[in-house]
Amino acid sequence: MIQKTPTGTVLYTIEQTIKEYRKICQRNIQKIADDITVDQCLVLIILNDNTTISQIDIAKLIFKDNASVTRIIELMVKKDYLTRETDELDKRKSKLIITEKGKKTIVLLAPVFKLNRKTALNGLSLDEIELLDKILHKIISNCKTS
Amino acid sequence: MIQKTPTGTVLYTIEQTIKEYRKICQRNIQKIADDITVDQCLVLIILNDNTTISQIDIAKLIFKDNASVTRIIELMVKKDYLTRETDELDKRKSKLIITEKGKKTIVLLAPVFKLNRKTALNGLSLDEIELLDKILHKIISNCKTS
DNA sequence: ATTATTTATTTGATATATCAAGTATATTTA
DNA sequence: TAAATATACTTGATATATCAAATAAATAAT
Repeated sequence: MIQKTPTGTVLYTIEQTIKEYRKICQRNIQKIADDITVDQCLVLIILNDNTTISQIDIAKLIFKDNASVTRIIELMVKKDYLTRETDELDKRKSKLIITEKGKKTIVLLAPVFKLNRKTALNGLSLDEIELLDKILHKIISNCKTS
Repeated sequence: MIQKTPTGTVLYTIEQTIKEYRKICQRNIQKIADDITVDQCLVLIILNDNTTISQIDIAKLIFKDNASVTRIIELMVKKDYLTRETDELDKRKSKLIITEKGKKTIVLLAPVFKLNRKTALNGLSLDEIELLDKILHKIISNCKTS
């Protein structure tokens, strides 16, 4: 199954790629805040841009299960990056509010995320990146409609 | 840089792609054996092709941590896909032997893996797949040397 | 208004990811 | 050959992934 041709291996290369990328992300993030993970950072940035977003929509944005998002947020509350209140308009929902610590962290994180992307995509042309994106979306659509 | 999602660039699309692919893999595998995971299947197939491989080398092949491999194998022994013996030539190592149940499963799995790949890569030309592979390896190398 | 259904989130169980520290054996060095 | 180092693997702690089942609140149907 692990063959030499890209046809047999490219899907594993995709997995390898994202793992290597997450490694440099985590490394660079830890220089700034050593009690936060890549996924927690993503949630923080999403909440910063969408203050009223629901957990379900967060899950969709970062391709995670609702259960995972619940637990990620739980830890972020514990670490004082977020506070959580019941939404009075719809009591099933939570209002997630970024704390001062969270806000400070976001300011520090922005350049790190930019650098991570720049590092990973270094030497690739815009055309190549667009093509990569196109091919990946084709694979996603193949999997979803199967 | 392509902003498909608030957080996102093509690097998140890579993550999404592998998640969708793993989903169809798991779905198709479960039709055949409902007590085995995608990762356990990979280990099984690797052991089938390399009967004397060490856990460390398995880890390298599937881009996993040694600790993860230890636990994956533990579960496979528990489920009677493998047996484990101490290697008498080097007592630090384990000899991993595929059981009858494991062998039967491999036979059933081979066409499933083929189908999974075919489904995911459907409609992509060989050129596109080779280009995808090339770009991904460039990203991996960017991350590793950073 | 009561019941049925849907929606948002949580919880439990199990698997994997990652790092660091630990154990046992093997190999190298002094 | 004893001590130092390296190797193969395990274990512990914490985070995330996934599915299924459970809550609880909102909405739709009767």
